[in-house]
Amino acid sequence: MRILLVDDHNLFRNGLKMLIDTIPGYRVAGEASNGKEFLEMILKEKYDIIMLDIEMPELNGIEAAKIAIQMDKSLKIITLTMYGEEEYFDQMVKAGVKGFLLKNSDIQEVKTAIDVVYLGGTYYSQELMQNMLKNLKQVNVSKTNTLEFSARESEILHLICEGCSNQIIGEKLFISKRTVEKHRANLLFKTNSKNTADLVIYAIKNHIVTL
Amino acid sequence: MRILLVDDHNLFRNGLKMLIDTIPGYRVAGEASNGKEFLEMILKEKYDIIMLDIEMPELNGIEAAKIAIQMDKSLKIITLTMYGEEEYFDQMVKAGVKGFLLKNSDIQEVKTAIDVVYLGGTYYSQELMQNMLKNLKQVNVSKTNTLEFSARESEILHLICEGCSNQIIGEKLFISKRTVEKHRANLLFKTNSKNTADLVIYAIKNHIVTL
DNA sequence: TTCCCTTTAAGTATTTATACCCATCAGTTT
DNA sequence: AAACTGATGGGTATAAATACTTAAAGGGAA
Repeated sequence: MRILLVDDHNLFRNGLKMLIDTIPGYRVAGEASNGKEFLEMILKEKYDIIMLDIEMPELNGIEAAKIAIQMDKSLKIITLTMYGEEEYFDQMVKAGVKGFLLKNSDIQEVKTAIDVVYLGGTYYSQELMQNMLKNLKQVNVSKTNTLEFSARESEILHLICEGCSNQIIGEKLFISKRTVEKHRANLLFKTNSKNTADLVIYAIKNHIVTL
Repeated sequence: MRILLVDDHNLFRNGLKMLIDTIPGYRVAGEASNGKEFLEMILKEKYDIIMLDIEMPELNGIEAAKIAIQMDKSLKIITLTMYGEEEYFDQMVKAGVKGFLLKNSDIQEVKTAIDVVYLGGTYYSQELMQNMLKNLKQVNVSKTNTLEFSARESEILHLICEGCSNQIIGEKLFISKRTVEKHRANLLFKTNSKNTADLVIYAIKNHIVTL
């Protein structure tokens, strides 16, 4: 079993690696410390299971998962989450993530989750599900308030928030400036924004980009 | 060396325990998953070093450290922190914490910190200090180099972040659109931004506007 | 008072962004 | 097979933002 760990905290990653490596037949075959690194790594090599953190610099787990699964639907991703990140649950499930584990789990539960997901199933932390049922109302609110972006749109939204003009974005993505304009118009429409400032604020409020 | 780990995430705690236990002469002699548990444990038993997380349920690391050190000033506590928690640094130092480590550290740095603190010194993560100095510099620059905004500029920056165009801003403030353009150009220059997106990000990062 | 800075505003030009229209192509879904 | 969606990009047009210039009025400081 070859596992890829994606988390920005070295200590956590190294610790989890030791825990996993002690299980016979399970091996951490790769590590990444943010979403971008993760995407690069899965392009180069295949992994049986990916354990993915949510909050990370550069590119967060949600966006990374969306892009990754769009590239390869057979990816088996288990999300690692902390209390208070339940709001991302539905986004991740929609993206095609196969498991959801609290960082509060013990190594036995991690092993169970890996096994289940490896065999093609899904595993959602018991504790997390109970917690979510408590906060069901909040989840519903955030469901209606969060929009779906295509991978391309997310990509462009990020670049906009980095201060890139349509021209520059086009050059970076090897597409026409006109296409960028079109995507941008769609973003404005979807987010109900009048202009760039509105759009940037939206992206930050909805945790689509990180400061 | 008997170490007490305090962190609410089982996986992180277990992982760090494994990492520490592999160092000859170092042993995790106790674990607690929140501030209250931690306080109970140090009443019952003595530990050489305490590694303390900040964000925890029941009682967080800051409050717990204050209480603990008030009870026993000889306690040797090293705080474990994530990026973005630098704001707690001075509170923790004031409370009497002896070390500050990023969860991004490697096990070698953890060992160094433990050694230094055990011998009666203090250890503050290099990376953390650099990060704090950067923020300090920014504050200083903004104070000394007149990177402050005039009242009018602030007013206009706020309206920009609400998605207003120059035209609209002019109408709201009863001034010419051209004047707004001028202020806006000054804002771009002062903040070293290329465009609106840049400017909005700057405003949010520097807490000039609130979301 | 003189000097500096802010605020005000206009001239001129270029670059970007926004708003519609349209079409093609590749996938997916139904 | 037909319908739908996302990504691509062209046409045309206007609105908005950016760049660089000048300049006048008023307040506060040296």
